[in-house]
Amino acid sequence: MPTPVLDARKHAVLEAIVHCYNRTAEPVSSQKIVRDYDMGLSAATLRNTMADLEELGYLMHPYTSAGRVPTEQGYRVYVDRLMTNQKLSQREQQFIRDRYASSRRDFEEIMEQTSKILSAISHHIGVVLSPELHESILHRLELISIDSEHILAVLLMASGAVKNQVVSIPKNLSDVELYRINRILNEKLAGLPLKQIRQISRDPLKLKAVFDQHLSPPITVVTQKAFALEQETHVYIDGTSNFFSHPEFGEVQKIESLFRVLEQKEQVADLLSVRQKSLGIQVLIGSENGCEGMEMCSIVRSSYRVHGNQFGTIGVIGPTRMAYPRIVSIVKFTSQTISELFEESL
Amino acid sequence: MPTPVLDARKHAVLEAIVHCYNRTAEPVSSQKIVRDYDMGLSAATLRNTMADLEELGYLMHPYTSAGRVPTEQGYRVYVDRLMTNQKLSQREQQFIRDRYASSRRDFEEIMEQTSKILSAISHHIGVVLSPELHESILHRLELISIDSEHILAVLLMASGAVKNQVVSIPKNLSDVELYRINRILNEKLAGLPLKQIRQISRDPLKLKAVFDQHLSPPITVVTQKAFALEQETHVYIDGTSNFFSHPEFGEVQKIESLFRVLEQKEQVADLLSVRQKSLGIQVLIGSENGCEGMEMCSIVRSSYRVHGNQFGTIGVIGPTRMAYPRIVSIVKFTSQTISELFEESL
DNA sequence: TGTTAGCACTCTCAGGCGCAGAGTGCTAAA
DNA sequence: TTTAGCACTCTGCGCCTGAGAGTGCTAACA
Repeated sequence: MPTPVLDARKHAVLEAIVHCYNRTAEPVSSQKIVRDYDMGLSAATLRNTMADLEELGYLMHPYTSAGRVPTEQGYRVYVDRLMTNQKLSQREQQFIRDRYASSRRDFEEIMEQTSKILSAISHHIGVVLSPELHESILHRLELISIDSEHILAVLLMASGAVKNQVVSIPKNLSDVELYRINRILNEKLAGLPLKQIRQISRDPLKLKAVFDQHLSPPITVVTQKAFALEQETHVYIDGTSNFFSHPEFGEVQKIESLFRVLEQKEQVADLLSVRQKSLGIQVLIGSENGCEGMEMCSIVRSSYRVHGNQFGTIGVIGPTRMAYPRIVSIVKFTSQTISELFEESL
Repeated sequence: MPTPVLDARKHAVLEAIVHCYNRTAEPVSSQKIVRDYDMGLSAATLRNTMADLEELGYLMHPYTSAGRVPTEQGYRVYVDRLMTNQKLSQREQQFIRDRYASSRRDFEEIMEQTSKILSAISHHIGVVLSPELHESILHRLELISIDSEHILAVLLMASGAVKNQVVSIPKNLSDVELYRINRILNEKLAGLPLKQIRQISRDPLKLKAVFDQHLSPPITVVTQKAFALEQETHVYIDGTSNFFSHPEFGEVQKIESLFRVLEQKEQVADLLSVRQKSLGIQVLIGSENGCEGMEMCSIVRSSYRVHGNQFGTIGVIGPTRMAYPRIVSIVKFTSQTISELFEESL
């Protein structure tokens, strides 16, 4: 259904109510708008407009004689059409850059730091999804002997990520042989995306085609096991306790349902993962996220580019009543900064 | 001060009250004890005994005419002298073993799994501190070239732990040279505890003594940087949302202060870390943990042995009103199991 | 026709009151 | 030493009430 077009006054009133409600967390009365926003209208007129907006589904009444509160639909209109894109202040931009600068340049550290930055600056929950390794390109593979039955495969990805995988080998491989296998694997597989390497490892024909006369049982085993990482994406969460300061989460059950979701990392990963991979911002308002227990939360998310075709996601989870322009600008700037950070390090 | 010795009746009454309060979370009345525990005494007599126990500081009154609640001191006596050591049921022992068996045998996985097991079986918060690497013995070091300015140092510890460290090298090292350094470092440093390696790396005289004529600027740099890991111990926490089901945490502020502590991993690490390294159980009751915001929580902790002189800690954090015998048996069995697990894998 | 002032109406919220219930402490008897 | 009985105390709940906030409606006004 096409959203009806609102006239200028309705726009202005809706915007004022969203703005006011975001600040106070209390239903907004017509009086309040007259006092705080210079609209040149009386309370009575505002009440008429507010009644119209309510009929359109953009506002609601907690009870007969309370002020108005924006509905999810109201927030939707606000986010899509009303709010003005705000730029992060120089001070805040600098804050983010400083935080990155002071951290080690190692992959995990950047991920962790990002979730901390997001939560610190937004005062909400900061979430970071590490990129799916599937698309990631293997820079180099190193095999290290642990004992007679195990070797450690160290996967150096082009993005700078490092993954360790213990591989149990059936036959006792000599150091010389291991070194030889290592060399062949690098020769044949380095530079390929993990996705492709996995396809190769699963298909005997492809294995034969790639390794040719070098193909041997140990190579098959190592190729199959070294690249089969269990935990594909890691979830970094910070700032959960920020939720306690929001008055709408004053009752335990409301915060409980949220925390039960946050404890399940897979669920958070689903919540954040973006379908189309672009640097564009996405805003999910309230129950739009489709997650039970998170009806009162909104999510602002964006993907970031790590390397080539490889994307991760960052996001902020806050109450539906959040300062959208500000949070959007934070997520946008951070995803850009982190993308640049990975660009540099290549 | 020596704790006064309690006669048999006082013991029995205190134990009954602790037991009853742990089940109901409500002040225990004399009536309740008459009904639920067959002590062969009337309510009036129990009231006298309870008044005595209160005077001794083991019980308290929320208000004049409510039932009794154990004080921290009361719990202390209960834990130290009254409670009978309970053994984990066969079914629960099997549950724990199964969970370990189904997980990969990799170090991180074991740590993570342990915190999950602890919380799942205790219904409280499970915490695991990875062992301090300081005491850990270097099994092998592998240097991998990333680009002209960086190498990756892979530290294989004797415990099975693997640590990666990116080292920036000032001079462009050839592959041959890197290989040579790698060989020398392994020759000289493998088998030594990290602690000792760090002492060597900081002291030019010791460096000279160890490496002799092989000592070169690149070796000094790599030795200094590769072993200077930032994050010594990792903290694994699971089951935080279990706290929502406890009636004493029905108000947000109480749960808030707890969660604010839990978000600070360093603080949790301090809370858990055990001074004397032994497999003995330690119980901290209520404010004994000395942590602001955790006055209503008790901690049951124990260290586990990973390898040689190297210890980590596991623990359960729950409300002061927890089933101590059960939790103690859980922590005890888990720490033994995890120690055996590492024993085997060597 | 759109805007505004006025007013009656509605609903919340905080405080006060009273009452039932639970549990104690004390006293006196067994 | 134990127990029965009883007065006393404190909580928790429901109820009521009054103040306050905010609306919707109506009638007057530009």
